[in-house]
Amino acid sequence: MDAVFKALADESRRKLLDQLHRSNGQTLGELCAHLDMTRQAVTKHLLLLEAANLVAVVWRGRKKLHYLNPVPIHEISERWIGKYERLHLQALGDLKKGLEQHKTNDEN
Amino acid sequence: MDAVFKALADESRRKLLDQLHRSNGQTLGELCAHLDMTRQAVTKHLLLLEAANLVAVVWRGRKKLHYLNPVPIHEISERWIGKYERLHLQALGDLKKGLEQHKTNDEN
DNA sequence: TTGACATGCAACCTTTAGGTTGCCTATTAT
DNA sequence: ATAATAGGCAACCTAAAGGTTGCATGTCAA
Repeated sequence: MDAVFKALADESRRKLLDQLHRSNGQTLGELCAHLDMTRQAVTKHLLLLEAANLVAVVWRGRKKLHYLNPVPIHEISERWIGKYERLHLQALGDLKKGLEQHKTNDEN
Repeated sequence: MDAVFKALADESRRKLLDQLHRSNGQTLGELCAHLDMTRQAVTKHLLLLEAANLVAVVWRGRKKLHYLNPVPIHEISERWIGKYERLHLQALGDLKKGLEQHKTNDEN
């Protein structure tokens, strides 16, 4: 899971994921077009995304096609974010409860 | 939002958040007890978490109390993860549809 | 079959991240 | 008043991250 968090920490890599979200199965060259850095730099970012299992690769001749894998993001959301999400909702609930108490009981 | 992703990228910082999730409002010293590094290192991590607005701080005398703020995590979940979550559900849906077609139409 | 295209590999550089050590300051308790 | 406690500040170190350049390789198209 650490690899996924690390992979998501970089703006360029998030842009790559967004790019694949817009149009899945793009080649390295196509993905490069949207980032202001050399092809080799993009390659490195994509290798990290592959290592985190966020991107899967299929070779077709000399072309390397990249596909988004949403599963790791889903897992993070389930096992990690969900916990804090519940806390957030609870905080909102407490706030609401507090406000309602205010309505019926002004000395608080 | 970048600051939040970066803050979450480090295992020690995630542990700090988990620690606060277990027991909110801990002092620096208390938080240090759970990590195998110097107080100063922990301070740096906490400063990053504060910068990302994931942790809020209240001074009480010489004690620095740390409180978890789940809002940024919620925002990430809403504006970023949700998008890929939907993709994931859609993929599952497509898979399910495919299986059902298999049941009724075996030549696929 | 040869040139252009798509990508890989490896060495290198610079900045940042994570951590340590040493010392200083402010608050609390005796 | 003073000693112990809780924490801040700043310099420093090392490793890793992000990026570049140069050259090599495999595939396609004329």
